[in-house]
Amino acid sequence: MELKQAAAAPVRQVTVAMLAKHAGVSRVAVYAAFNSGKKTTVGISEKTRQKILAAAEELGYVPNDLARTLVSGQSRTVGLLLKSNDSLMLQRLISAFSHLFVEHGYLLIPESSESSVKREREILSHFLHKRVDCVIVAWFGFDSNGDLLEQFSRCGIPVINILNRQVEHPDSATVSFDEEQVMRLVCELLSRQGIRRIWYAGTEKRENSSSACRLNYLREAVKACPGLVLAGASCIADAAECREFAAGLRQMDVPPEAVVCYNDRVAQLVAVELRIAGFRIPEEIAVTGVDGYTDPYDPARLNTVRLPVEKLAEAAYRIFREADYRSQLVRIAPELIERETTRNLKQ
Amino acid sequence: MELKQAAAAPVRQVTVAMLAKHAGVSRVAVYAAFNSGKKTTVGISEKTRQKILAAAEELGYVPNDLARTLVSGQSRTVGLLLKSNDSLMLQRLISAFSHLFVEHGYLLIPESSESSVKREREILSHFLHKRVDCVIVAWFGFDSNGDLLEQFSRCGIPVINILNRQVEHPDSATVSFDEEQVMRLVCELLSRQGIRRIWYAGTEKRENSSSACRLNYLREAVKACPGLVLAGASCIADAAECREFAAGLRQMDVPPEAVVCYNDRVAQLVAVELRIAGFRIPEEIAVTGVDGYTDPYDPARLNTVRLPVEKLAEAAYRIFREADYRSQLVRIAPELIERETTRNLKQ
DNA sequence: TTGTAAGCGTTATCAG
DNA sequence: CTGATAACGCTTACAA
Repeated sequence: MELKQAAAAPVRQVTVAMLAKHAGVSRVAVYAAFNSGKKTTVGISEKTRQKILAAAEELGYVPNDLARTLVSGQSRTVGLLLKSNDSLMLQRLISAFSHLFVEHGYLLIPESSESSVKREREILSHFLHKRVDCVIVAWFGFDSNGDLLEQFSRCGIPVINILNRQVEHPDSATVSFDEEQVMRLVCELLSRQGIRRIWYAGTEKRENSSSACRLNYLREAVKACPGLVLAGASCIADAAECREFAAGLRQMDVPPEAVVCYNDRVAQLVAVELRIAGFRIPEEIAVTGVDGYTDPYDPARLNTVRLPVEKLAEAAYRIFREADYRSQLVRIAPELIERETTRNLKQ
Repeated sequence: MELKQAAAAPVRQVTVAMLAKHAGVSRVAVYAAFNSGKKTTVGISEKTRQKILAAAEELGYVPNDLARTLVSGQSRTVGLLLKSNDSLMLQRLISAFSHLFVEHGYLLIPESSESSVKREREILSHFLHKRVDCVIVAWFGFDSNGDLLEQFSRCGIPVINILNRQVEHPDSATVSFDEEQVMRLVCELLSRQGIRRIWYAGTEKRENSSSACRLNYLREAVKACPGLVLAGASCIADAAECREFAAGLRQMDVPPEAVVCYNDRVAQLVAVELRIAGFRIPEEIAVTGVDGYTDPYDPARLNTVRLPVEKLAEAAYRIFREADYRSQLVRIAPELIERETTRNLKQ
């Protein structure tokens, strides 16, 4: 197969030299024709420029970025490493980064480690060898692959952390959502609408899981809202458990007035199962989510707190552009979105 | 900022030359130490090899793939261009490709054009300049950006089409799902279970849209199944329309026994709204989807036809490895998945 | 305005 | 096993 590939590409690449010969000019002239804006280029007449461009068109000349990279030291490539890519929010995050970078002439290489340390290593090694201009990393396992980080800094490749709660490494900037504020916004909304007893629906109990952390933040936020009471918390791992959860609420003497969910995915399911269990939403029970990314085929128009990934991407991009890699934590403010799954009891 | 970056990287890269000097050997020896498997390398003693590797560790030497690329002509990079990346299926597709390629030492660069011809151009230009080893393209707009295709072939970069229904360009292989079989599997299942009157729930009416095509295939498949009748077809663009659709079925004298949906996303919503409208599923009405990618938080355990993206990715990868880029169409067979949203009426 | 020549870091070849 | 030397394609400083 190596042979086949070699045989299939006997057509030598069209180089500047070939183009120069074809157009009857020097290689520098070709370079100048393509980068007329730069100050480093020598001046050429518009006529020769047109002649060169025409020749390029004719020969099908395509500049080779790799050679360019070799001399400039910049690959105009940025690596993005996530733990997974299974939610609409992460998709939008990748898309936001991609737009920003492509717009500015960079190519984004998004990858997910899928929580495998081995895969994470492989991907980061690739980024390293390919001399990516910057690595953006979410929930990086510093313990296991920390040595690679050092390699990056040795190669002069900056690392930006995103989505982490705190700076985990000196000399590397972190951009994350202001998680404390998320639950504060939810509680303020519910409190404002006269709701008192609330319930938390998370996805996993494991200490330090994102779901458990939000529960802690919720507890804090409840304390700050006089009148609000956290009546209980459940863990919902799938649709069957959600059905049980709904049945459980049905049997309570005094069911909560609102279910605060870990994220929109859970909130959608909770809203559906509560409705099927016979609750009217939001009249009898309110539901809130977190993340704010919807699809027209979502059954409920959720009240939620939006985590604006575009702003996160912009903040990370700014750090990159300004090469401001000092140890710092940039917090992105979440935004309350009021739709149809809570209702003002005070009215 | 250019200045800052330049100032931030005065640490010259660790090159083979530096490493060779540090270890007291020649550059070729270093090369041999790193590629002991290749036949082109000269032989070195294990002792010197260890010495060199130790020195590499000490200096933090990282081989530069870009320089390697320049001489070998292979960037070990593959571009994947999709129209969008908003479904679980496409995510899995990307992930399947990424696994295959990363495993074999390539880096996948997935991008979505988001149906913008301009963005599609930008991304393809990037791929071209970066001298990607292969471009995999889904639903490419040959009309608008066809000229770029020619550039690819001129640079010796193969193009593989995926997900398209037919080969749209000579000399380029296409890998796609066998769409005709999808609806045939659905109809056979329903027919086997004694269902007679079915209804189609699509997403858009536009001629040639994927949704309209599946409806056509459904019509064909119905003809082939004696006893099966397509009682009607609806177009559902969002949750509100789905609610109306469910209400409509409720008011029918003889509602259909099954709703065949365009994909799983629609099927989930249809299942939810039918249940909320008071239908029992699958006792009173069956629901089927297409694609087979689920999430634990999906409310219904759908009967569906799985489109196996891993197999599609493998087929495309095989074409790449074997450099078998002749004009050909590889069809991937879909797989019926029986779960809980249809029920055997014959029992 | 054009040409010449020296790099960038790696690979490959050919003498020793 | 080592040393020297020539690519790969593009950039750029300097001289004509």
